[in-house]
Amino acid sequence: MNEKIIAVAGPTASGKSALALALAEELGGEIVSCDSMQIYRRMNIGTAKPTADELARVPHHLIDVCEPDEDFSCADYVSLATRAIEEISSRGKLPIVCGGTGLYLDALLRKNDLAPDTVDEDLRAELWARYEREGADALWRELYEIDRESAEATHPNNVKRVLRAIEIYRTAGITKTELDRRSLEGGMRYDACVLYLSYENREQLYERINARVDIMIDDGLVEETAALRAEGVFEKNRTAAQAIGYKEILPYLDGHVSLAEAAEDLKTATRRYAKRQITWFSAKPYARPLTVSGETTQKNLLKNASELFQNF
RNA sequence: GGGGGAUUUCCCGAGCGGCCAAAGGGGGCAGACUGUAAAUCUGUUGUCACUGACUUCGGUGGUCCGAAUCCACCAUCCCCCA
Repeated sequence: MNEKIIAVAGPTASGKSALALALAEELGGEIVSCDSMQIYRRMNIGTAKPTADELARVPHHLIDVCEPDEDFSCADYVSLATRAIEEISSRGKLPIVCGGTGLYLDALLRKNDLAPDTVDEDLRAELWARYEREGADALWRELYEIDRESAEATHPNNVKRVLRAIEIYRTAGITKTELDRRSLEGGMRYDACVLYLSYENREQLYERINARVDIMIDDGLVEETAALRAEGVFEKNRTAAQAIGYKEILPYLDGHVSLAEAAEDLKTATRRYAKRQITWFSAKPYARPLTVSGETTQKNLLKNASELFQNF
């Protein structure tokens, strides 16, 4: 039997962290973060990282595991997270995966250890140069030649995805379609009870987002952004530089917009991100919704979650 | 007080007599996504009984077969002269 774990997913600002914390305290668990940005050190306020206080209450894993200028991939995440989960289980504790990075969660949950290493930075650069020279359609046509099925499933304009599919074929020697098919056969890695926070009323979530952004700014998001910029984090164009929260503050630091405008932009970007997460999680067959309505209290959310887990 | 410019669909902004329900961008809504993912991309966005009809381009009234586009007056805003 696979290890039993619980996962708390959902859009940003939905209350995942608080719920995971409460579950950890109730069930004797430890938290394994599943967040592509909280892995970076010194990116605290903008990523809504758990506070020192919260970190002290329950052990957290996969937070602050690398420097903002380091590359960190989904593969890295899976290897660190699987190790952390194994270690937590071995101590008789319940691993509680918590976070909103859908791709990471998907990769973690799905067992495909046999997947070959298919990342090739040089090849990416080469294909990207080709795209800039010949255009998106040329790249797409190449994919169509080698893997018709994935080409048809990917819009030609989605250059990153088209490029990735070609990369898989060139490095692994099998098509993306084939690789995906095999990974599906691998089944699930854990006996995971995956819950995702689903807001009955979208406005309610959006209000939480707006409020959280205001708090971030009060807490010093501007200063944090300035400090990260001084480090050169945003020039490197790595994953960390893509984080919502900083790229909206930068124009303010440069005097292009007022702080109020920057805050508005940040709220908008966060809401849009939340929508993408909602779309992602609601399409995942393994994720079961944990409904939040206007009347839901922290207490009965915890009760519902642990009931779902007990009956799992 | 005199002269000039502006007013477009949720926002910004094109349009300057028919091909305009009106480019483009933003936002909204919906969706895709298997090792770059807080990324990337797609569709849609006046109303309806929707291969057509109806109501829109500050307001009112004109000109014209036909107006967001031309004219007159009114309203609001901006600039220049006084």
